[in-house]
Amino acid sequence: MDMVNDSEVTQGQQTDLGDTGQNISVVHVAIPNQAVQVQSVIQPTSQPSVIHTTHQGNTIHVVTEDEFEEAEGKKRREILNRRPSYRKILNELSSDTGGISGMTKITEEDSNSSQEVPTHTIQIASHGDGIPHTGVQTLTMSNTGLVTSPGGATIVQYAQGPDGQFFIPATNVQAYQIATPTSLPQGVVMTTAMGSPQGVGEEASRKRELRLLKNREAASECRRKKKEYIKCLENRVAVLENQNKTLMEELKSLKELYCQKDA
DNA sequence: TGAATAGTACGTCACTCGGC
DNA sequence: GCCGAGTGACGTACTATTCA
Repeated sequence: MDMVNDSEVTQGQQTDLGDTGQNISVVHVAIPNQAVQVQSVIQPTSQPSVIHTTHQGNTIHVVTEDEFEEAEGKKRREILNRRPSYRKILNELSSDTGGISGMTKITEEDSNSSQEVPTHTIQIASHGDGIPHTGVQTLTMSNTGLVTSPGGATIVQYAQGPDGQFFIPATNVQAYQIATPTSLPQGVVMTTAMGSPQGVGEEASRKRELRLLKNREAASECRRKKKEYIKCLENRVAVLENQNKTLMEELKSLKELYCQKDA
């Protein structure tokens, strides 16, 4: 493995890799927020074999295609082993935080998210006791489901469920209809002609089509949940930032009060 | 204005996990 | 152990944006 200082490698630049004898042109080197390891694509100008690089610290490591594939495979497997489903993560977060505002519970009924969710006008206080404190900024959840700051700026959109849990209203979530196909897609044949080699082949291809169709729908649903999950995280960030701001202001006002008493 | 690039959506494959 | 659901990774197509 050869090492090239990253300051020498920039987009579109021709770089001689020294003892490899290869002259490469770097197509794209992406280093988002100084991430520990970054993949880039390099097109060799003299040899047809593909070369990859990884970024570590101040150096870019140049590896062969095989080395790269091996490392990537390991990485993928590690990620797969570690990461639970979005549903699991989100439900755990919801229970951990005792129904913290901004988190959406993913339930089996999610696909039917067009149900009406009751909304209320409430005030979010900094103490969680439901009582707005003097000098403390409050956030108002209007019956339109919009949480706004005193300045009137919309922060995030919510609705509150019957159990007190805050939900993102269905209208805020991309609608998804589970397709229960009344007719099969092109190429899917429902008849079976078992017993002949041709029939076995047709049965196999029918099963494959069915599997692909189900997987297609599953993938679509999975993407929808992923989007919802990301939206929830973003909402949570917004809520926590506002809570933080509120607490800071409360601290400030208490300090001032304390100083006045002292004087 | 056309090429390059970025962003997004979708289909498929490979794999894990949980229920039976 | 098998099977179905869920999901990450990857490739592809399409659209929007940027730039020379």
